[in-house]
Amino acid sequence: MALLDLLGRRTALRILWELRSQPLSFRDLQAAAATNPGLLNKRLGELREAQIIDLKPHGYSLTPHGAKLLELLLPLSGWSESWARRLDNPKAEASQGDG
Amino acid sequence: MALLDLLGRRTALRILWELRSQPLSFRDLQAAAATNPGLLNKRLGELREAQIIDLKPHGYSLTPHGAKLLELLLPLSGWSESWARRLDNPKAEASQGDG
DNA sequence: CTCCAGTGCTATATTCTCTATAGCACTCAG
DNA sequence: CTGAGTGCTATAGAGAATATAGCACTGGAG
Repeated sequence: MALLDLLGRRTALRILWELRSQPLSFRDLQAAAATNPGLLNKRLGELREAQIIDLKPHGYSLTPHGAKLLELLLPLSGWSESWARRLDNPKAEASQGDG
Repeated sequence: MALLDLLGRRTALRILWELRSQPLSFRDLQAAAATNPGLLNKRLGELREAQIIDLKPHGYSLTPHGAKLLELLLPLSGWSESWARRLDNPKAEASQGDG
C-alpha cells in the first residue's frame, strides 16, 4: 500500500478533504488546510504526480480518479462524529447509536 | 475533521493498516510499519488515547470502534491497485477496469 | 503608462519531528 | 544465574515543517 505512504504525510489527507466540494486556489487551499506555501507546494507536487489532483483555470481540484478516492474517504466523516461523541462520553461502549 | 489531523501523521494510517487482520506485538508492529520505537510509541499513545487501538495480552489490536474505522479504509486497497496501474500506464483514462 | 489586488510559486532561518541505536525493568524457560 | 522475549524510554543527529518575505505574472481601473 504505497498509498498509505503518500497519504500518511502531513496535510496530504487534509488537502484532499478540503477539495471535496469545490476547487480552491493555492492561497485558499493554504488557508483551508492551515499550512504554509512551502509544504503545500510540496504536497501538491506529490498529489499531482500521483494524478490525484490537478490545477485548472478555476483552481486546484480532484482528478476523476482522485474524486473516486475521495468518495472512499467521505464515510470517515460519519465515523469521526461518533468518535468525537465517544471521546466526550467515556461511558459509551462500542455502539454507534447515541443512547 | 480532527480525525484527519490524527491520521495525517506519519505512520498513523500505516499502524492501523498493519493491524487489519491480527494483533501485533510492539516489536512486530515496529517491523511491519517500518518505523522506530520512539515514533511508534508516540503514535500508539495517540491512537490509544483516541480509543482506536488497545493493548491486550496478545498484543496491540483494534478496538471495536477502531475496527469500524478500518472497515472504511479497506476499500482503499482496491483503489490503490487501479491507481498503481494508472501510474504505470499513463494512457489510461478515468476507467478503473483494466483493458 | 501607473497603481492595486490577485494568481502560483520560491527561498530561507528557525523550530520541530523523525530516525537509528542502545538500553532499562520485567516475565518466562531452563 | 543465562537467554530470549515483552513494553517502553533516552538521545544525538538528520530531515521535514513553519513563518515570513518576496518574485514574476495577469487583470481591472484611471
